[in-house]
Amino acid sequence: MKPRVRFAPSPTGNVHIGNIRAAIFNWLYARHTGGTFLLRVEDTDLERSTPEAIRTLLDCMEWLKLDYDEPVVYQTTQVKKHLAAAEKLLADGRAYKENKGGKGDCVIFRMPKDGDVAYRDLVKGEMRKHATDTQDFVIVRSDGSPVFHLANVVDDITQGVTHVIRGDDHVENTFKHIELFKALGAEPPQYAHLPMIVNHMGKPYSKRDGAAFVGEFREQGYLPDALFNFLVLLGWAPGDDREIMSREELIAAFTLDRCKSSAARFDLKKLTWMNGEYIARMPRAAYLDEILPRLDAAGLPREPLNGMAQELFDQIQPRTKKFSDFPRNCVYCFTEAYPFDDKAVSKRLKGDGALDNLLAAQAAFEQVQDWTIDSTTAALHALAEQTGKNLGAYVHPVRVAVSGVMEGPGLFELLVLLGRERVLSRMSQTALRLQSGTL
RNA sequence: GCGCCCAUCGUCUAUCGGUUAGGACACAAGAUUUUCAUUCUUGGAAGAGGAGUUCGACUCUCCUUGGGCGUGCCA
Repeated sequence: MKPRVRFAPSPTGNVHIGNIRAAIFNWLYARHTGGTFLLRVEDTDLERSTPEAIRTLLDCMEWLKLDYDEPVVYQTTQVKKHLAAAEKLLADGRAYKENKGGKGDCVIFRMPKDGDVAYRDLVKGEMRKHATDTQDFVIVRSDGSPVFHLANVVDDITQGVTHVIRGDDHVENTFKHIELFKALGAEPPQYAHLPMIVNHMGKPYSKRDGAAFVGEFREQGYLPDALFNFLVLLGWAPGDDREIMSREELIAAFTLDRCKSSAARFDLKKLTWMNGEYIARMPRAAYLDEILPRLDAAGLPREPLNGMAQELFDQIQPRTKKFSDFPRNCVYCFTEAYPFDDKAVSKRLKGDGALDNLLAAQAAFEQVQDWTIDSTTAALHALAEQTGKNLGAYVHPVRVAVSGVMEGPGLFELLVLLGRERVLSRMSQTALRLQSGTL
């Protein structure tokens, strides 16, 4: 029998990375085994499960390309089944009513009073609990609404779920759920409990941590494939040294028995590195799809000042770690009103002799008519040789003068990208501002 | 308090009794007679502690310590 797995989030308006990681593992398991991946929206909290919250959830699934194989099931449509199950348990004597705290009758499920409750967790191994360490629990509230445990189990039964892959925080519930399955005359599914993802401090995520929601990564310019790849590697590894892996490779390699059972910290720096790798490998057209709207949003033209878009992006694309770096990392190619980085100015333009060096470089460049990488390189080298200074004495002030920053493409590539006239005018503008103290 | 789970470099991880404990991120140094966000090289960096089993333990068992989860009307 082919596995049937599900992702069963309750929509709250944000999708947490721990949650989506569970979705990813379910999805990978289904795709690896040729099984079925289901999406069940546990929308019984009417306060939070707004249409927008559900929209956010579905968007998120789509963004990460987590496609599901059957129509979405909304838990609110299943309430009758939940209550019918409760009636059956009541009739079978597996549940009883009680009026606790005068709130009216609620339905309580009877846990076994002797023996063990045990199961074999696909990632954690043998799990066992003495019946005496378990307690009866509420399955229908006094207001008549089914509690999570009941709804969850009944839905899994009706959807024919064979494997429950979810977060570690559910291990305790599993003992309850297994008994519920059995009491309802159903075979309990296989369970696989994934380790938690914790914040950079190694602590559980709290509201204050931020940057823990999928939407935030999307906004910051992380690619879905990179986030997907990164998240898979939290609590799972292929066993060889591969890290950057395509969907196909991940699907082929993914097995539950290679999941770890200890919590993993979320390392943003590694995600950012991985994102940069993905960006560098993107087809140019896809890169432009990300980049152009950001130019629009920044009020910049889509075409660089001096044309040569191709050459510019050849330089910029491999240096983009996340799209929110753009266009900040190359504004100077799109507007004359490029900002000067304070540190760059003080370090490269206000140092000893920096202004003189800048002027000397300008004079040298003015002699260059055929403006190429080779000719500008030769000109600056000749100047350095003539004055006996390090090439860097000229390179650094020139770079900051024409771009405002200390990083970017190789200087001579940059000069050609900007064009002769623009370079010369920026150099003299910058020199003037330095002389007049307005920089 | 009680129950369950977890424990390898700073971080993510490999190792399924015998390895100089490997890789990646990050960091540091160097190279690319110019930047670094590219590329390359090099470096530092780990089995929480204690018993036991064994010829031999990161690996198996137990204890301690530390952390996490749960503990009748959240999911």
